Amino acid sequence: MTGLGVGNKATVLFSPPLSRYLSPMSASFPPLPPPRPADLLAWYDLNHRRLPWRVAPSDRDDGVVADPYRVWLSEVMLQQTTVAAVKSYFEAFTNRWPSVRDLAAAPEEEVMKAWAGLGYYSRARNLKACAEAVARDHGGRFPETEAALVRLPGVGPYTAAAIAAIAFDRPATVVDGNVERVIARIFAVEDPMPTAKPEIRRLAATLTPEARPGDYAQAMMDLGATLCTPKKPACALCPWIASCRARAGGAPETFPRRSPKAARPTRVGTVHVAVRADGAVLLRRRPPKGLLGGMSEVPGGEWREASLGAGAAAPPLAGAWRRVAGVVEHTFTHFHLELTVMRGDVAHGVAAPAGFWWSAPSDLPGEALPTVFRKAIAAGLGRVI
DNA sequence: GAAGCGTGGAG
DNA sequence: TCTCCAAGCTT
Repeated sequence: MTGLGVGNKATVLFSPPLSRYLSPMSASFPPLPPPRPADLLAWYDLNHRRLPWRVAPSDRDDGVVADPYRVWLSEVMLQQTTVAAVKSYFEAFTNRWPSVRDLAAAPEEEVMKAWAGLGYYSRARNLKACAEAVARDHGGRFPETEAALVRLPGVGPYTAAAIAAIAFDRPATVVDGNVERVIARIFAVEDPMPTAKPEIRRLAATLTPEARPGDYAQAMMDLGATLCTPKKPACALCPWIASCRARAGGAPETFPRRSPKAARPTRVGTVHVAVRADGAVLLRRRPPKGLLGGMSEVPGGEWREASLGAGAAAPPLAGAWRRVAGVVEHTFTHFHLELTVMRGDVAHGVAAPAGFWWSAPSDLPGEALPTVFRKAIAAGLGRVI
């Protein structure tokens, strides 16, 4: 071993990635040793998380290999979603549909119901479409290259790289929010997000190893999730602390830099919770695309800017309608919503209008209802569903 | 390239 | 309470 010992300042001995530490932009920082993938992998071997979809290094010693279906399913579920939220859904999906062919053969409505509550519902539609594409176009086996994977519905650059690396152990560079944070800190990237994305990707690619790329990808994400966290990073435990320029600068938690976010507007609307004498609730299907696309809902009017006030919405059935006290609040990614809930009690035997159906109390929990409508129904019924 | 698209948990 | 956000993709 030659070269990178403490106090060795002979730049001619440094490997290529270190050159960026000596570039003009880094002049204000002391030279730091480059981050070594092997150090991260050694940390991962001892400190990795045990996750339902993960094949740990020790599992592999026992002959367990990654199942591309489970890798893909977990990666799609984890898009913009926490590990804690995904676990029970992953178990439910893999129990009910153990293979991609099983999922391909499932009715889309059943997939939407099983996905209800997890959010970003276009993922569920794309999940189904992707399973069908794999079954139909690839003989039921996932393609192994990023280029082929990224052509599948709902599989973008991140997910394609993750499947290639984790399921097929190909040296793909996986860049998610965790990796962006780790890289932005290690290299002290000053450009704000999202401007810095291309630079971060380029830097991340310089580190991707040929050895154990799947474990390396998961190690990067575990590092970001458990130590290199958005707030109060646990730098003292980090295998790359000696290489981290953000740490050297004294404020690692301020990376990646971000531009101020726009304020979230408030919208208002009215929903009608029609309750039949037996407790059934009147539902309908939302349009296939757009907000909460393809999911079920209670009928209601348009959601408009709060300054315009809630527009008048026609009840789905004639009868006695009373306003429920208070409003139901729900915050989406890009706006806050306040719903006025109207309740109407309907006699037995009243038929559902065209396009609607009555959902019995025992069926409500299993309906493809987004959380906002579960809240509204709960307010209308005076009990959770 | 920017905007649209959910949710529940952490701090 | 409120802000932020967690393994992004699509259009």
